[in-house]
Amino acid sequence: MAKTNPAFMSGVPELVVLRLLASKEMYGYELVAAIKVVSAEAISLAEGVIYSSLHSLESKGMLRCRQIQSAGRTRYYYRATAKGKKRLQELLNEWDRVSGGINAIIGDSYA
Amino acid sequence: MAKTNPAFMSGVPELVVLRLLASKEMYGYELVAAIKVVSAEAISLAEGVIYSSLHSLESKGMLRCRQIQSAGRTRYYYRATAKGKKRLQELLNEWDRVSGGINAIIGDSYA
DNA sequence: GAATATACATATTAGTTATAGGTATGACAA
DNA sequence: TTGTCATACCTATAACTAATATGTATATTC
Repeated sequence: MAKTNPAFMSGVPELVVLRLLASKEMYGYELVAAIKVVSAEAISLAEGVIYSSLHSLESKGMLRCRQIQSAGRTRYYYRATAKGKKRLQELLNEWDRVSGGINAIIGDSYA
Repeated sequence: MAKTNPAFMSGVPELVVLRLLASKEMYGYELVAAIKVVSAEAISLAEGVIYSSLHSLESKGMLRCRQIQSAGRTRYYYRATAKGKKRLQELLNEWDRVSGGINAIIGDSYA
């Protein structure tokens, strides 16, 4: 059976996670808040989405994780690996291409 | 059971279809080609996606359809209704909001 | 008369993401 | 000291969209 391609606008949570973790090491809970803040509330991804995404990306070698104890509490800090940054670049290219296409359609009166 | 919200970047095919049919009456096959052309091949939605979308939007009163005979062949021309245009406006707002949020994250070094 | 382009249709599959749970600690207030 | 709230993590399931496969039929072109 031929494998179905992902929906053409999906993968955005992956893009967002990789983008932020390429710049700054963060732990999950912090990342959830950062997405809201940086996007000015435009994007809100629940913890469930982010934690699954982090585990999945780590298992694919896109992220590396280290445990840090802080005030008796354990935090798992993630950052993008070289592989993750390469994947990020692909996703950024995809985003440019597709969002450009959508903007072209939106802008075009086709009159 | 609580209804799940659609994925935050979904609804783009709907946006594209409504946008084009708000400007110009078209039949399905023509629409499929128009999407490719106007987006410079960045977006390619298969016939299956477009025809289902057309039927679904029509059933919701977002599109109106009329049958036209052309060279012994039947074509179903669609255009956006007032309701469809209202929905389009919502989707355009959503697109601006969400794509803006993504661009903010992409652009922000968070350094 | 065979192949290709046009034109429409829909059921199924696949994949992502949303949601709904769950555990556990620290801080602060009543 | 008890209760509540914020922090911090985790996972299984549900829901939804869109991709794919597949089908019909006519017109055109070679």
